[in-house]
Amino acid sequence: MLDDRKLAVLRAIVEDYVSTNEPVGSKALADRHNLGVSPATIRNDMAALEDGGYIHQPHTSAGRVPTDKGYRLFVDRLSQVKPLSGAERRAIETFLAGTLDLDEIVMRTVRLLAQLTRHVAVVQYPSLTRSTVRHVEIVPLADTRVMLVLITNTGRVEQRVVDLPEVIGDDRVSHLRAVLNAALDGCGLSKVPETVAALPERLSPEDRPVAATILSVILETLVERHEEKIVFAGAANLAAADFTIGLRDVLEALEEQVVLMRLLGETDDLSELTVRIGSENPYTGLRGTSIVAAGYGAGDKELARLGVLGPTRMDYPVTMGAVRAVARYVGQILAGS
Amino acid sequence: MLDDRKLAVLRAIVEDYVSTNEPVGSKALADRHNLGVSPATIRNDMAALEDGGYIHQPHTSAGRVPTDKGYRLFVDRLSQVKPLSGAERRAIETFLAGTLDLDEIVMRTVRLLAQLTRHVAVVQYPSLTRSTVRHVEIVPLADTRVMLVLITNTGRVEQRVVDLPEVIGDDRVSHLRAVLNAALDGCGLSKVPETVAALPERLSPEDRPVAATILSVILETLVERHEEKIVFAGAANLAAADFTIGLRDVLEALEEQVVLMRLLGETDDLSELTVRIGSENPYTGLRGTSIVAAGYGAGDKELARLGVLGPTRMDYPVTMGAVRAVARYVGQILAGS
DNA sequence: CCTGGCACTCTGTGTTCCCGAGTGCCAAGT
DNA sequence: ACTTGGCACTCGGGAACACAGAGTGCCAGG
Repeated sequence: MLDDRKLAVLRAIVEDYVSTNEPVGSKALADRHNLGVSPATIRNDMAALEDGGYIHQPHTSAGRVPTDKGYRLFVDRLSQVKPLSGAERRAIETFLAGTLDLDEIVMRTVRLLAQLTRHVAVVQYPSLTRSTVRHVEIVPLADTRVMLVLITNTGRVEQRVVDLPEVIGDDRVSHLRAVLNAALDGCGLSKVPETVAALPERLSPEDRPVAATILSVILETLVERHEEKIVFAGAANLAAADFTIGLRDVLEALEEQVVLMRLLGETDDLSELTVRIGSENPYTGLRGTSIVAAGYGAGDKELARLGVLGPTRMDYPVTMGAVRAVARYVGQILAGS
Repeated sequence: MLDDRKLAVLRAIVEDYVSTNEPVGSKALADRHNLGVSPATIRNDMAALEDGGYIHQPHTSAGRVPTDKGYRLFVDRLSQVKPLSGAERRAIETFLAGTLDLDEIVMRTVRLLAQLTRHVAVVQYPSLTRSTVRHVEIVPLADTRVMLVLITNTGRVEQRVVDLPEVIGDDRVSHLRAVLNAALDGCGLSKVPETVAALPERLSPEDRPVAATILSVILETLVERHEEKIVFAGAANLAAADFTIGLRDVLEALEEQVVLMRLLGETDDLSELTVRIGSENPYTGLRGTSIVAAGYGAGDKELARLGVLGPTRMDYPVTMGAVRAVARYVGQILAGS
């Protein structure tokens, strides 16, 4: 049904529409791309493409605009991810060079990605569940209050203030710290719950109430809270892209951590470049937007995801190239630190 | 020059314009507010107000709109900060209740403020320079790498990975930790530099290179980086407010930490409620916006500032009330934790 | 199966026109 | 001296209208 030339026409339509933001007509196509056929022939192909639901005309006697289905076909079969230019690659390196702190890496990454793609960039913090404990620290703050600091092998630091049920001396703090570290050091975070469950038996009875409180806070920290830490940047790019309507909805979605999470995360294969186009994503209000996301991580392990959100009418090859490159580079940085 | 009735007219104009978002004419004023005079009289007063630069008409034969100068007079002399309703006060309490972690407090505060005012909320992290060191922790990560964790009395935690010039054993780490804590515990952060400068003398010669590296990182962390940590929320509210033009500029400004910093911070008296109206702020691109800010802190000490940014045409009494209430309440929370 | 030609259908734009809101001024009233 | 009603004037915004141009679908011929 869709021969090569029709696909070429679709590709041409997508490319032209992305660059001009105006419905593209048969004559313009024949002029700008040398397809070797006349406008009339193109018109026939366009009619077929429209029957198939790949393109759509806003009104009679206007050009055609790709539908979500059209973009999907374009992304899957008609385009190649475009590698970055040398200058861009160098920009990435200088931008991320010399950063040791995780917060700083994430912050710079999200800004870099926003600048590079001219869209809104979204970066999820390296997931706790896939990393391991490097160190647990207990710092006394007051008689019945300590601060718990949890450091992971990805450089992530979680802190939490804990109110204890009883007064606890420095020596007991040291002891607890030693026990905790012995038990948890190097432990995969997903295995922490079972490890923790077995711990109280090794403690003296007097330590158990305090330990129970601390351990429950550790679990809480791991489970409830930090899976979902996400930052974004480049919202100003939204205003530039002529969003007809719904800018408000988009901004609202961006501030909903949960929504962002699902946008980035709902996929089986973490490592692949994922593209979600327009209505393919589950949120009304984001109907006019596409998400390009990729997993990143140190070495082979996938730690989290990052990506960009922009108008459906975006330059997919370039955007996908940028997202993939940044994901890889951040992975290298994390592996090296 | 401006008698009481003219001031009343100005107040009425501001109030009407804020609520309707349309230029307000003499007849509408006479109808909606019982000023006890006829439209014609009001017209005369309006002419006087326009001469004084307090109001302005977009074009001949349209109503009047307050100028920045007009809003200024309104805020300074014609309005009273409006206290929150009981429901709102309760909302604040439930929203912030039970938060122990500083990150969480800040995050919730900024969201609360955005929700309460329906504007963009901005919160600066408690300033390091005004707080004191509570604990310094050194955690070995690898042979020549440690993580430095700095905890302040406001619950703020700063971490930084440090590459050392030489291999360092656990015992030496412990020793350094002890020395650092002995020297810095309770030390006002503004006094850290001098304290640090005197430290190397107390160390054995072999420890000095390592200590120097660590100390320089501490200084760097304090001075360079964290004075400027700022978060914002509620950008979606910008889209709702019908910003004629420049939404892009506003979003860009919001992502510039430095700009935000200056907007919140440029004032002598930290504790007072500050209002900066339209062109009073130094950034073009923010000409159509006003900032309402207040200092907050635990007890008497001012630690940082928070506020909101919205269209010049905002309900100042209500907004000021909300900002002040939130600032006070956050102060209480911080003092209690 | 492609192509040129042709009639047709729209939208967007520019023009004109008119209504109404709102003003400024003036003369009369208190 | 201030307020008030009256009145002429101005201007923006919306409605009505026409029109050009881009683009289409279809058809008959190569």
